[in-house]
Amino acid sequence: MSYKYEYARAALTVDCVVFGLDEEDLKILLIQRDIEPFEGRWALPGGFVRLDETLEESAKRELEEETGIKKVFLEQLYTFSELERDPRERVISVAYYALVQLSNHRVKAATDARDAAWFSVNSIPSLAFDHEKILSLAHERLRGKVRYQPLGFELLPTKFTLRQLQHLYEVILDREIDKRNFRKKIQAMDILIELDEFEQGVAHRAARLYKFDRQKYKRMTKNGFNFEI
Amino acid sequence: MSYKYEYARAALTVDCVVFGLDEEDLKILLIQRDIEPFEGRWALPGGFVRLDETLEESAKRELEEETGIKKVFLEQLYTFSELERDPRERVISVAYYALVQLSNHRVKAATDARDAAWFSVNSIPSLAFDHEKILSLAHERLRGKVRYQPLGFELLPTKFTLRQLQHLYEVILDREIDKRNFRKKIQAMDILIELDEFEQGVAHRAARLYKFDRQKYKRMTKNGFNFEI
DNA sequence: CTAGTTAGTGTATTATCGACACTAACAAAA
DNA sequence: TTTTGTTAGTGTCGATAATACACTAACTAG
Repeated sequence: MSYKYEYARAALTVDCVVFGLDEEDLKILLIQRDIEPFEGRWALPGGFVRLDETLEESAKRELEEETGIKKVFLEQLYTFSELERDPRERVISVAYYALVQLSNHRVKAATDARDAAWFSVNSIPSLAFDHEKILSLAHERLRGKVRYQPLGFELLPTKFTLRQLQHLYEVILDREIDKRNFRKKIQAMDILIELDEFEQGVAHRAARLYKFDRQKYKRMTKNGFNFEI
Repeated sequence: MSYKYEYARAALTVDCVVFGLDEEDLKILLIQRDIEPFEGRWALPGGFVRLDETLEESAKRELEEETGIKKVFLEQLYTFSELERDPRERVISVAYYALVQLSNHRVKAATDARDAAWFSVNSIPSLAFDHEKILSLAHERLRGKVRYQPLGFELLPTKFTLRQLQHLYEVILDREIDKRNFRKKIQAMDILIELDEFEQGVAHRAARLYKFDRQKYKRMTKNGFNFEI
């Protein structure tokens, strides 16, 4: 079966930049290509868009097929259209970035006969296509957006300590933050629920756990409240 | 002549949201469709992407063909992919927004047998396709971005008064700004060149003209300077 | 020369930001 | 059980930035 059109059409793909956070640093998820072009090279998960799905649905599907990840925060990043970005033919790619709780997706078994692995954003191997460019734009966007939108919580488990939250901002913004000032600011925003639970199994004083109060945040933004780190 | 592909492909278009500013308010440029679907309805300028051009080139070409506008500030907005956004077939559209000096593009003659006209963002007619959605996202993006990037200057003539500049922010941000505080803030940024020229032909004291110092702004951003209104 | 209109300027109060250091709690090791 | 090591948790003060606010100067038109 084949499809005919009066004018030439570009192929359309989606690519996903998946961010995760652990105790050391910010990581992204890459897959190893098992077909040409760039066979064996690491690349962003992604693939061709079908006609019966929106771009976002397509990104979610590819992400699940290639890495097993589902139900993630996903947002459109940019559409890349350089003429020579794919050596086979004209391919235009819509990039998305995703934020996941890395602890839930620890070791990613190869789902589709490929390998998948987490890499620190500070030591990314050479990537296929223009994926390094996509990745660097995604990283920039995350850094910019995390300061005025509470995206960060997507990278943390539901219950987290203030230390984890601060660490998140330190890693993403790549600078140290004063502990007292940070806690002052967060508490002033009043968007966390203080739990009567504490972290477990640590060899020192256990820190209190908190939850992000999504409801309250939504209500507050309607009244012109401004989240800002 | 026709083109065959193994899998079905969506058609790809670009659409442009062109902003201009005059003495009253913020305006956008619309064209009247002369073919089905939505014949006679107002719509964003745009059209099909060719295989030998990037999306940005495509947006620039369509803009010139349909409205005569060239050499504008142009930035990608978002890619729209709802399944039913075009009644004919599956069409995915990459939206751009453009900022132009309205005074240079006053009355837009119909270039392509269509009519083109400026509309106040506060009184937009019913638009074709999902163009109202695109427009409203563009407006939101402009409002957000103008506060921390000096986009506004793209909407003003090269030489402008501080009153014009303030008016720009008042119109886009939709709130009044204190004259003295505004001037204090702008002068503290030190990104304007004070000219020895004054506005002409006004029935009151003439205001001094200024130019945006693009060079200096670039140098400053490299050193971590933060533009913020 | 008078009326009308906008340009251009400073200060005082309030809110926000940023630097900074100690005690409390707990687990592990001695 | 005592000591050691590690992180949790908390407040103040000075500097800086944000805001509110009103008058005189300059020019044109009638």
